Amino acid sequence: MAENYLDRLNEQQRAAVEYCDGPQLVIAGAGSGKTRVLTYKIVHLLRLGFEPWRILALTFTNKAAREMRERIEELVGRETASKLWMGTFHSIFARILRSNAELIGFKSNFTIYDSADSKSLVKTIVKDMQLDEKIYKPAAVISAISGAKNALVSPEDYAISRDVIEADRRAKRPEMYAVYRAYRDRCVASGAMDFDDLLYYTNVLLRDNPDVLRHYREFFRYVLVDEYQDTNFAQHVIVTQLTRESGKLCVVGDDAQSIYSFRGANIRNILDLRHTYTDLSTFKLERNYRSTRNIINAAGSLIDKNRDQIPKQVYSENEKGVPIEVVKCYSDFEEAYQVASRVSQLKMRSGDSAEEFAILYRTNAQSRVLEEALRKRNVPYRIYGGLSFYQRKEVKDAIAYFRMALNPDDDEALKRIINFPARGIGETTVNRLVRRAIDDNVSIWTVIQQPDLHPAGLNAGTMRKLDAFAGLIAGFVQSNRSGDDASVLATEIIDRTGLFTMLLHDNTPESISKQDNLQELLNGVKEFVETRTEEGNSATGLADFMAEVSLATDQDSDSDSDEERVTLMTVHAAKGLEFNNVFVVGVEEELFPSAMAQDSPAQIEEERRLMYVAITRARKFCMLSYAGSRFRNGQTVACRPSRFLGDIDPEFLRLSTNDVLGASAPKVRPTVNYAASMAGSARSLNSLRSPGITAPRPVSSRQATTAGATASSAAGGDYTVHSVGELSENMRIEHAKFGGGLIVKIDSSGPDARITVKFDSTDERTLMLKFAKFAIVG
DNA sequence: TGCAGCCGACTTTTT
DNA sequence: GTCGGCTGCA
Repeated sequence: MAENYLDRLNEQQRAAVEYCDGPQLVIAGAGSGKTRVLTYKIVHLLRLGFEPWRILALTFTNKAAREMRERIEELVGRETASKLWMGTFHSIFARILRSNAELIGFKSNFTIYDSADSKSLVKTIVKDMQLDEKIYKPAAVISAISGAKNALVSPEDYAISRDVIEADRRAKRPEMYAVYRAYRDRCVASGAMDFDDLLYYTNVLLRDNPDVLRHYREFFRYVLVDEYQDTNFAQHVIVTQLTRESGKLCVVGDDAQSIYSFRGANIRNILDLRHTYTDLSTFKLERNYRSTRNIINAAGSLIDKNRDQIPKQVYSENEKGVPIEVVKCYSDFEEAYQVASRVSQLKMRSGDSAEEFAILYRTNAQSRVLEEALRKRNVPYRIYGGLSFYQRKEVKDAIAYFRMALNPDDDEALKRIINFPARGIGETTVNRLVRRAIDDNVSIWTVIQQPDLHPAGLNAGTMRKLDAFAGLIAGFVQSNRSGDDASVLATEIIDRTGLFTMLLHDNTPESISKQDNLQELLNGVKEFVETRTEEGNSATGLADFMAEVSLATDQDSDSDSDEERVTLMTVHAAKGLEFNNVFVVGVEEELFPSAMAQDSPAQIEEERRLMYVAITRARKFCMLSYAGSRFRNGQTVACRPSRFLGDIDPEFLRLSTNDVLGASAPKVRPTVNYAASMAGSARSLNSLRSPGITAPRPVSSRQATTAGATASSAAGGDYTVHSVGELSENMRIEHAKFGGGLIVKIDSSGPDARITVKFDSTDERTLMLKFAKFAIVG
């Protein structure tokens, strides 16, 4: 274990790490070493003798969990770190729910519905109840149901809650309670939980089973939570349930970075802790290590305009740095050019790699013009957001079959693939099946399996087709039960369903890309099985693979692409990241702050926090740009600069402008260096004027740039299995997944020879020789 | 049943 | 502008 780890902390951080006597709230300003405190705190707890499997650390993203685990690995070794209960709220509680599923009326193989499944189910229900689909819009219904679950309100409670019913009536949605109830019933019949259910049912489990609650209260000796400002009520209650008695709780958060209230996050959860834990100790981390003084002061002056916040003074003792640049452009096109040219200019001048540049926007739709401009300047970029690998149609289809193999009651998966590839089971048939399933409160699969008990009024021909389909699925279920590993089963499924073969018929680029994606999925499954096998982990079934995948997002993909790229993402997605150079585009009224936020001060404050997050991503340089006009929803609209520009103390800004139209000066007072920045902008303005250049789009930039999940498996080729005789200690090898490393130990004593390798990228790993594929490099 | 073409919606979104 | 869903025709 790392010695003197406490010396690597400043006074405030160290105090927060060392305090383990009771409930603790750490208010951590942007860039103040929040993750550092959490990781060192966990190391400290281990040092104090806490067993790793009795420490629970909760995050919001897989990425945050992974990064924290890696940092802890470096300090205490892989072995110990792997025993920690560390992960997202959803993945940890999915795990707990699977082991207690029967207590809440589920089976342990329950499916996790993603947002698309939820939406599709809502549509089915609204249609079945013959409600107006214009009024019961999926988004509105989902947000009502989600809100109820986050508040721990069951359909039964919902139906008798006078305020809620009254609100629904006013919104002309009096049947909402019934939709919620039907939604819950369908999920139960399908053996499925949506994301909110994972938290909701955890609460139900702990509430209705005192012995289970007692068990976990005693089992988890210390609970740590990251980003507490983002917790919703359901999460807050779970955390307090687990720790109210012991008080062994450490939560870290920054109210100034709360940007997810639209999803139910509530800053009040932080303030509430004071009431729940009367002996709560509060620590503040106010020294920022990330950014220049200018950036921190500018961001501070902005966030000061919010009334609703916990008082704190974030400061930086780094160099003063350059002012934040504010750039006015005519149009979104010109803005994109400005940014692209500034990026390549600054890249040359500063010597920063492309990885150190980020372009942040409020909405995903803004990325298009930026992509085009970057492409023309040959600046390599990577877009985060958009369709993730697992959301592509062909991948979802395959995954739906995987889901059926694990849980054939999964209605949403069944509806997706019952007639894909086409097998003559049409809409009418499906509607009849669905109707019977809803009426009898069973899954569609049950209706198909037991036509005598659940007659759906189908003719003999249709029944035959259904039988054939059921036989196919039953075969997969059987293969899974008999213990086929994920790779074997996945291959069998893709094969026998003809998902791949049907794509071979045409050679359009789309079809080829689909083939690639399916292949990639299979490679991913194979890699999963191989990695686990190499490590001697026997959990290699399809269920194990799906457990990882169903809560994975594209944010998680490793970005080990060979080329360095500029990052494009929404501000939301950028939270928790940092870059030397940050460009925030579209800093305009109706966009940032969003048009949807105009009517309530609370929402404007959230938008302001969002801007605060955007600016504080920057270490050295930050530029804010806005345009006079912008192409939105198919038409050009006039734009005004954002009020947030006026919220920042002009002392920390430098205005630059291409104000050729001479219109609408920003609210910000022009200050220093006006002329100098004019000169710079005029140049790029000229390049903008060259008429009608449009570069062809590459085959699919999104696909090429987002499918990080595809990454490592392609290299394949020369990685093979080796025998003991070929190897010696200190030999250098290269592994397909872990990269270069040095063999530190060869153990051929047992039946299965193993080698221990110290990889450059990660810690030591033990691999089983008969499975591990690698190349000897010297 | 399956595809082509038209119409209309459209913030953010850790899981 | 682009995606997705619906309609209408073969």
